[in-house]
Amino acid sequence: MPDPKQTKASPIMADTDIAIVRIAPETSFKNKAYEALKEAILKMDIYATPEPVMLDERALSERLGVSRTPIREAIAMLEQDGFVKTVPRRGIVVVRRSKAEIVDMIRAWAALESMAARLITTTARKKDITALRDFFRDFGPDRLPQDHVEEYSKANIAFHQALISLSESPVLVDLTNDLLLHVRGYRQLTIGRKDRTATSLPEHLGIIEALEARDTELAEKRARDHTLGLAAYVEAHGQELFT
Amino acid sequence: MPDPKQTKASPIMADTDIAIVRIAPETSFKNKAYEALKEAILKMDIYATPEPVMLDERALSERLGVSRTPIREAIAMLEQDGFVKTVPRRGIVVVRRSKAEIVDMIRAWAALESMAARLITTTARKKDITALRDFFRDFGPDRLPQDHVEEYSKANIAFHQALISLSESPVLVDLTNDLLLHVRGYRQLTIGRKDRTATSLPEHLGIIEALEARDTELAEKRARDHTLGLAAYVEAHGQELFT
DNA sequence: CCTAAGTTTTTGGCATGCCAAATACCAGAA
DNA sequence: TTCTGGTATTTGGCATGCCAAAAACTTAGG
Repeated sequence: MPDPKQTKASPIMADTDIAIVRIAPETSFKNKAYEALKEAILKMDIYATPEPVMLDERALSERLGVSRTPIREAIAMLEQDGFVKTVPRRGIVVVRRSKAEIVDMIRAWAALESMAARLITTTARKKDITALRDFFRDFGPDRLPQDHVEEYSKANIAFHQALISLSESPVLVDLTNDLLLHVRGYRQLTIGRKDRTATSLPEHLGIIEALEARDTELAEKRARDHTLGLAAYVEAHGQELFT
Repeated sequence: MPDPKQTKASPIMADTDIAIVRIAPETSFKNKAYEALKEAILKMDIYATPEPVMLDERALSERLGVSRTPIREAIAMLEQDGFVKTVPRRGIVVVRRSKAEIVDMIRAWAALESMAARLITTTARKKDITALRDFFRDFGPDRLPQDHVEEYSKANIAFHQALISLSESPVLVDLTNDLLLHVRGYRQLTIGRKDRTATSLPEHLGIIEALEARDTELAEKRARDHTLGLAAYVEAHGQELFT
């Protein structure tokens, strides 16, 4: 790469150095802590206990074997993500979302996914679209999703992520992934709920068909309505999920 | 609420303390630094110079009169936002977006705004919708937007933000604001461009009409197409904006 | 037993200082 | 002048330690 700041003359050497990007940046403790804490937060069931979950800088630094500094930086990052909220002289609380917030996030997700569907109809390759069916290969009239909720739930999420990826839009991918991480706290109980599972599969197949048909408007509509359906479902049946 | 951890007895005091939230958290240096740096970054014209813009921790800490610690935490936050990228032993660079990235962001924006329009048709009050016209009160056949690009550009942005706010969806509001901050780097040259300004006003009015008519599908479509139009415009005429 | 004043402990915020890697700089050799 | 080797400097990463506010705990008084 033509570096404008090369000290003096530029040796020949041509483009011999291409592809020699830059060796492993060996992620810093800050980033390691960020990843570790993020995973820990996502793994814990925040909505299980009535009391707010708290984190302690010192305890974490000892637990992870690093000083408080990188921990604090990681916490600052997580706060930007909306996963935690640090209250001055009280502590760091893991944020709990209300039902209304979850519904709101799912609506935004619907918006992004419908745009992804729209884009896919004009740019994706047919084989990639068809490949989306593979996520549901193991399900059918003889093996109903509602009888394997856990498994279907995984396939479900994988399908949605693959779908959005087909849009080849990094922004859509990133934004939906972020939203999914937040919504996921309501796991099992929502996305993979039996009564909703029944209607889910046909809707997914409907989306795929519209994509294959390159019907932009229809694909967009089906993708949107499908996810908005989830939002409506959570809004209606979300009582059992306190907060 | 039956709090199991109340030290001893709980005084009467009933609900006298409602609405007495918690006095000013006196924002920390970390947050002050975050705000200050964010504003500074947004204010500078990142796309003006060929060389990447760099930030220096120590210089900033001296400039802002605080130690490096809160500065570093602020930088970590800005990195999460995607405004800067710190490279291990080289420095902190202000991220420059490519045209493709900007276009991608505008598409996501279109998705979110069209969802906002959809929600508005079912929940917003008529008077609030009609009030959207006020942003363009100063423009008309006798005072064309293209003759007052700067002013119209401001009204434009204010309109879009007000529109999204009407959806009463915090998530949509936050996400679009974030996107707008990034896209804005391409200011003047894009959003307020003369040739696009001409078609912008009628489209805006069209959106408002659809909202007033409570035509969900039409409002959604118009909002989407309007912003997608901007994306297409930037994609086609974005050459002059280097990177 | 209950209240309330006083004391200790906890907790996030921040300043400092050192380290290693990467760079910039400089002098000496060809 | 042009390399080359070595040295000083710059820069982000991190560990430590102190501070003040707030909570938790203790104890004297009624």
